[in-house]
Amino acid sequence: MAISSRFSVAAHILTLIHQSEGTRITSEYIASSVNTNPVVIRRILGMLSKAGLVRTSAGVAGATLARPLGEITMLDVYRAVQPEQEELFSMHEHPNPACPVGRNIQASLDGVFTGAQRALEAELASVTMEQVSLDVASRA
Amino acid sequence: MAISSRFSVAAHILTLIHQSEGTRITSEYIASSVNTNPVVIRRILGMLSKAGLVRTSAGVAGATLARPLGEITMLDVYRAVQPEQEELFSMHEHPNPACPVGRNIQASLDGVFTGAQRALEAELASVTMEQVSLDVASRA
DNA sequence: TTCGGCTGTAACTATACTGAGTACACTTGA
DNA sequence: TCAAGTGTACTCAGTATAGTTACAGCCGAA
Repeated sequence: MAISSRFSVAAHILTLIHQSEGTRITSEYIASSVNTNPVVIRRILGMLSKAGLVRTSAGVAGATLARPLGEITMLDVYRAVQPEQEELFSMHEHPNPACPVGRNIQASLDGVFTGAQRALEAELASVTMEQVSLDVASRA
Repeated sequence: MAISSRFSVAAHILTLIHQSEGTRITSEYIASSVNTNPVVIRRILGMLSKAGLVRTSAGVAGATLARPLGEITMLDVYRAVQPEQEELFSMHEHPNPACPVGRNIQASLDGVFTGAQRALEAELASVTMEQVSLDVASRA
C-alpha cells in the first residue's frame, strides 16, 4: 500500500494545533490551511484521536494535543493514519509450491522487506513532531 | 505510491534465471512458478532489461543475467520496476500559502520524507540478489 | 431550554493504479 | 517456411483514495 497523503495532512494538522495553542481551531479552519474538505480533516483527526495523539470532543471546536509534540514521533503519526495491517511491501500471492524457488521465495523476501521497513520506521521514529513544528516556524 | 508486487515478482524472476542457468526458460515457465500470466512476466522482464539487469531477445526463449547476481542489489531491482518519478511518500498538494504553516509545511516534511526513503533504500542496497538466491536455495 | 455551531460518520462519486487477460505483429531458429 | 516465443497495445475488474453531501448527536451560550 502506498503511503497516502493522510500522513502529510496529519503532520500539518498537528503543527497547526501546536502553533495555535489557546485558540479554538475548527476543522473548517484547518481545512482551509490544508486546502481540502473539512470532512477529510475530521476523518484524519479521528484517526489521530483513536491513536491517542489528540483529544477532541463532539460538538466542541478545537482539538488539543494529548501529549507534548516532543513526545510524538513521525512514526506515531505514520502508524496512526496507516491502516493497521497494511504492509509497505506487497508480495505476489500464490507462487507455485511445486517449484523450489516458488516454494521458498516468500520467506526469503520477507526478511529483506522487513529489514527495509524497519529502517524506514526507525528513521521516522527519530524525528519528533516538535522538530517539524519548529522547523516550519523557523521558515515563516 | 505503493511498492507493487512487481518488486517481489522481479526478485522471483532473477532467482529463477540464476538457478536455471544453462536452461532456456520461457516467460510461460516463469509464469507458472510465479503463478500469474506470461504477459505479466514479459512486462517485468522488459523493465529489468531496460534497467540493464537482464538481456532478452525477441523471439528467443530464455533471459540471461546482464551481470552477476552478486552485483545486483535489491535496490537495483526496486528501481527497475518502480516508475521513475514515483515517490514513496505523497504530499497533499496545495496547502494554503496565506497560512504560515501551509506555506512551509511541505519543505519541512520533504526533509523528513527524503531521510526516511534514503534509509529504506540504503537497506535495500545492502542486500544483493545473490544473497536472496542463495537463501532461497538453502531452504529448498 | 432553546438554538446555532461543530463534530463524527455513513454513503456516494470520480479518479487512479494494479494485476490480469486478450490480441497481434514481429523475430528467430530449426 | 513455420512453430514458438517475445514485445506491446488495449481492455477489464478490483480496490484505494480524496472529495463531497447529508445528517444525527453533542455542547455551550444566550
